[in-house]
Amino acid sequence: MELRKPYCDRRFESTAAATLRNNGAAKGTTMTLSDQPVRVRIAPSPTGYFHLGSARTALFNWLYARHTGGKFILRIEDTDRSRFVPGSLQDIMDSLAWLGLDYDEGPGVGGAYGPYFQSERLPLYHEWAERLIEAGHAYRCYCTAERLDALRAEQRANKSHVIGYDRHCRTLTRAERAELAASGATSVVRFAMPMEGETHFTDLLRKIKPFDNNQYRDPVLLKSDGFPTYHFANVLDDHFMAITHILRGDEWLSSVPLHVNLYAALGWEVPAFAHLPLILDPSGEGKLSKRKKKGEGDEELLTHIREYREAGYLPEAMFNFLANMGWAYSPDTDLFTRAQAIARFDIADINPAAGALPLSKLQWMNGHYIRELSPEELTDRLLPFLSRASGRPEAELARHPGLPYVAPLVAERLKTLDEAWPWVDFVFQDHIVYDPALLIPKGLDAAGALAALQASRRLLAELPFAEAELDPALRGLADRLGLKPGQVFGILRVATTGKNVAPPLFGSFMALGQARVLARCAEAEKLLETRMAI
RNA sequence: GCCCCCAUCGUCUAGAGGACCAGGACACAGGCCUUUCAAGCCUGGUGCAGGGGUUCGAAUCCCCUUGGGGGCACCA
Repeated sequence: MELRKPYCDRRFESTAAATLRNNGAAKGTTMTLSDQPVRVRIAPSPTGYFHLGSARTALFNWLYARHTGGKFILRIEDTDRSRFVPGSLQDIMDSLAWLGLDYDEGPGVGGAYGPYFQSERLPLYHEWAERLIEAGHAYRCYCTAERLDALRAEQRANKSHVIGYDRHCRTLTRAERAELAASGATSVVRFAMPMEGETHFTDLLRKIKPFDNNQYRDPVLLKSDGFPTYHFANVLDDHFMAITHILRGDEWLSSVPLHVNLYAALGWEVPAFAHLPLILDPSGEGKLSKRKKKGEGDEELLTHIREYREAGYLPEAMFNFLANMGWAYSPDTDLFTRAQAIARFDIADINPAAGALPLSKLQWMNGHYIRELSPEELTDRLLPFLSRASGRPEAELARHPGLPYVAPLVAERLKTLDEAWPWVDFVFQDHIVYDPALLIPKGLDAAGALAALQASRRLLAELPFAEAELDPALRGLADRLGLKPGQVFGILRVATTGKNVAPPLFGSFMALGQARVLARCAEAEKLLETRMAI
């Protein structure tokens, strides 16, 4: 079996070995990118808040850098001035920090390969565009947007197999060029893609068939506003930033031949590619970013990291969850720490198949991580959410005597932090409002409920007000009244919390304090008396 | 339409020709526990898309079909 497969057979080859071959070590190059320390990057554009899919890509890049002891770089692709969204750069940085994905080079950190904003690298792109033009690998195109639109429309109408630019300006004569340039017509720079042959490349995760060059149309390198397109800036920057591995979304796969030919025209070595599986909408229909659809239930589907943060997801849960999509830490468990993930992560283990976002698993996982928090830690994390829900300052809530009781009361009941307030609002409210009918449990009438309430209040007034005392005392009382404990507890639950579904009763009592428990019982008695009088 | 990628329970996944009548997790169902709701514990059902090969042996390798996804911009 001497047949050499173009695909990396994982049994015999490490990722590094595959990378080596991918990068042309066979050609006898003495120093290839794969000999260099790992340098990976993410290159989000500040055109919106940091996306969940971008976060997963960032996470895999970060894991690979940390696993190999390499560098993780943040580069901002701010080449589309029309789509720039103020605040999105800050959101990208905040989201990365929140997820704990620290970068070694980039905005706010610096580094030896800067600048890390593409808008600050314009001279570089212009210089190399000129070189490509001189070498005959690129040319100026004077076609208008209108012409291009009409061209595409016509191609679609004719059911043309190839849709895109017709290379009109590629064959312009020297005189025609001079005339157009002199007329002041705006132009872009296009890459002269090979019109024949095929482009071969390898991917660390998939088996790639060669692409026919003739299905590609000469892509724009430099836009008429002087900014580079993604294709150009990305190739130049990855080269000059010494990027060794490109881990990016699968949606880029079909533009790799463009990039590979650009690298070739430039005479540069091609980094290793790993195109990551896309995260699909929870329904499995389409890329997550494409449309903002409804998620499970009637909740709106969250697509930005900041939305998950605001909804009360924990960064440790988010990290675990994201790393668990397309990659698995262990066959036996889905739960793992950052350190564990770093220790085991390998590009070759990424599952190439796109997958639907398993939101219910995220909710479970978040609940799990909430329950792992100490009561003090959970209290700290809950405070901003309680404040937001109640409209009261955090400092005021922090001073509330009931606050320390809250975390243990809700920990087992939460999937997200923002669910806490409805469970414990009664602790912070001066008055509770509820339907008096709730005070009457099954099998009892108003008079019976009133009697139980009065007896309970007398008992609660005398008892040492400690959780361990309350339970046996009230059970004894129920027994003496000929009631089930659940009946008495139910009446007291409604009287003190205003709800028939609430946290455990005696913990709630402690959160309220004896005085308020007694007062609420008395109020409930009045409600029952009123009701009976009608 | 053309090109490319992908394919294991409903969903996320383990699986590297024999250790697989396919393992874990979420979700779901039943039970236990129980003062409500949860949490926790136990049990259960459900899957290798289909068809051809290769092989003594295929979830695993090859081909075809089907299905899903992505791309085809002066957006990234």
